[in-house]
Amino acid sequence: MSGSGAAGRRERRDMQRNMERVLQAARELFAERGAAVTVSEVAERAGVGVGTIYRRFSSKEHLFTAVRQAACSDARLQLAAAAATTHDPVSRLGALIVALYRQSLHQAALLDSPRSGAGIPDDARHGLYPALHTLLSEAIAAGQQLGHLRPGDPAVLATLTLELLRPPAVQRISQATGDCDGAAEQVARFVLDGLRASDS
Amino acid sequence: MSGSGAAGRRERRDMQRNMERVLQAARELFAERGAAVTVSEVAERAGVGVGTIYRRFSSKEHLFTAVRQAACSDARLQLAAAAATTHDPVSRLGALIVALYRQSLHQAALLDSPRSGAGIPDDARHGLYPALHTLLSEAIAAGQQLGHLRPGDPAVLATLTLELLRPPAVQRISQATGDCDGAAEQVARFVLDGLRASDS
Amino acid sequence: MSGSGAAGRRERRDMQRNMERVLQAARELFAERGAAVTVSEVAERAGVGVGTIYRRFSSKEHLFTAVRQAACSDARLQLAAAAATTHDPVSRLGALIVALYRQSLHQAALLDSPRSGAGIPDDARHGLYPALHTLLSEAIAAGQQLGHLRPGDPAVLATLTLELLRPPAVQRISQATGDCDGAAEQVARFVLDGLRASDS
Amino acid sequence: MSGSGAAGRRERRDMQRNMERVLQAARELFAERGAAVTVSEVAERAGVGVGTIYRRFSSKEHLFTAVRQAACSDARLQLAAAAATTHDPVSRLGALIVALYRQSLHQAALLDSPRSGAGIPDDARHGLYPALHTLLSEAIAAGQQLGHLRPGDPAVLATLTLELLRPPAVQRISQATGDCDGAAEQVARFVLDGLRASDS
DNA sequence: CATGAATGAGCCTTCATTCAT
DNA sequence: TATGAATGAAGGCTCATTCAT
Repeated sequence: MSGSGAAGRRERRDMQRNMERVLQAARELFAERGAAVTVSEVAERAGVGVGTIYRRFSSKEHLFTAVRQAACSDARLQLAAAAATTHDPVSRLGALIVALYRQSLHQAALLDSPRSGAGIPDDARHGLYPALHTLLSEAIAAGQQLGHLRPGDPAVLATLTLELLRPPAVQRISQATGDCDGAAEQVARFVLDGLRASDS
Repeated sequence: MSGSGAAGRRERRDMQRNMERVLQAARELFAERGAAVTVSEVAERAGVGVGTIYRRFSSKEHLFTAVRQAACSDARLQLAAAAATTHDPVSRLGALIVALYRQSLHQAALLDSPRSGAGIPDDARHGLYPALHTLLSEAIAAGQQLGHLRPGDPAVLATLTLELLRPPAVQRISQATGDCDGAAEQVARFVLDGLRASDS
Repeated sequence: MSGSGAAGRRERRDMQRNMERVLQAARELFAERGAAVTVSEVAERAGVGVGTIYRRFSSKEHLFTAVRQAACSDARLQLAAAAATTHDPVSRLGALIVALYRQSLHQAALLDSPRSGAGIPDDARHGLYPALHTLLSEAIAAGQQLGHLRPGDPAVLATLTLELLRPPAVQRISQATGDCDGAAEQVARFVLDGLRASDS
Repeated sequence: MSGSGAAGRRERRDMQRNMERVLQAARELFAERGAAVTVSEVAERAGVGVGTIYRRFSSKEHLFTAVRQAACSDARLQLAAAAATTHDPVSRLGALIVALYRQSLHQAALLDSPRSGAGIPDDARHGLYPALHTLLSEAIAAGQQLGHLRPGDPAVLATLTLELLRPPAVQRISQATGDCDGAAEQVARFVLDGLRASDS
């Protein structure tokens, strides 16, 4: 009875470690083979039983939601860093795009949707998508007010921008280019030029 | 040993109609819920038995491949018409983009891939994708040679352009705007401005 | 109205020919691949539609029953010829065995049962089996009464004899030997020696 | 990450019991209705779900292969015992035949083949058949060298002998006789007399 | 709590049988 | 009457989820 506090803490730490391994395994498998992975595979790669997964995640879908959210957390840090580099809206926009591009390259789950059933408004891109959309919209609106960016609904322009940063697109570009940094900059330039004010 | 000519012709016409209904049903369901649809669902919506589907398509995957190809056929016609409107490379590019946008809006399968396993480069977008990519690349290269479009690998720029024309993106934009034509033009302008030569 | 008699006769002859082709096709396929053949395959090889088969045979099982019976008809002719060669019971038994062996070699369906569910008394060996069993039993009983064959229930001894004449057994023997006639005689001698009276 | 040792052992014992029940159910159904039994039926009779069967046997065919092999294991023990009773080749042959007869009566799968496609020579009778054939061939050859058995290819004679010991034959005999032991001896005598040297 | 064996609904596919032509 | 397209029940197999240990 006396050592229960320490044991409890110990167990909680084990649990914590287990969950990290589960998430890591799920992330890897998800990136490798998409939604086709089975819960058993995740459990095996994580070195736990399936029951352990179901203890924390009430369903397979919840597990994958958690994977997406974890990817988002990582991305947020990168974005915050990128946003801090400058206060000029257009430069900041470029930095954000480059940062997102890089994240996207390594996080297949990043902007993927649970069941991307076409037509579904897809705020289901748990967490990050809406946040990113807002972030980009605001940056675009700011650039527009300074006259540096073309007019047009910032929401739509942000949507277009995000499309170019989805992992499949990013991977396609990077593979064609073979130069990750160059590709990131090329995408950023394409977007920024598309957004810049013009009399066209 | 062979039925009468008239009966044979009639039967063949019925068969034809059935297959169109199957493809239409598959197209709709595919658009609604992605590759998760079951063969039974397609059969039910088409008003036929599963056996009828399996008579023409040796597997579920063959059915979906056919759906993609049918979408491609429709799209090709639209594209040919759009390409014929002008010889100016940039104008033609704009027309292609608008035409693709409209097709994409109604053909969820248009640019979808057979098994979009994340990480797979996915030029497997059977049939249309490579053709579109070539088409856009050539139009972009032509515009570049005239000095009307920015320099840069035409292939990469075509890839970026196609990303903006995937059905999910298109649907998202159209829903946000509520104005299909306006949305199509906005996307076209975004792309063209992104492509236009600049000293940035 | 006037030519109907001739037309009817002609149709009946076509029908007859069709049925023969169906039976022939079924016999071949049955011999080649056992009960795994589908009705469609039989129809295709026979050059008719499945409906034509179902017009004459109310089910797949009935078709195969007919195949067995046709095989039996052929066999009966051979057996009658063999039985006519001699009146000595033992010689006649030998002739019957050799004749059956040869038939069996070419009629995979000959002694096969529809569903040989072990434990089922299997009078289902439509037609031929019971007849053969009676024939052999009588020949054995006759030999016993002359003191040329060992005592013992003729029915059991006939059963044992028939086991050695099933197509799989016959094929195995013939393949090992490579000499059909020699094999037939070897089997006949084995059986006859097993049946001959002895003081063992 | 691993359950307690005791629990693990207990679980493994349950698993073991389950598999025995599955094999027993499969054996019974196989004997009753041949290869036509479904996996669901086996599962139901065993009192388990189909998944439990598929956990151990990767396909229906693997299950039936296991049934055959289990039957073989049982049979081998009986045969070893029978072979040990005497060194006289002919007596030993008789003992083997009687032992096989008894086994065969209760193991419908004993000499059955995986896919008995008519015409297939079917030495594919996994495991036991070749072993039995060798065993009998050797016993026959030994008897021949002592002059106690007729001349002739021992392999062919062994084949004939095995034909008489197939479960359907055995069951037919036993049912007709109603006396298992008597029937076994009658078969053994038939075979031995057929094999004994003679000047016929 | 962790484990992983067990479950069983549901999927894809085949094929005997029917029936409109 | 012959045809063969259509039907749909049923089978093999998978895998998300549960639960006894």
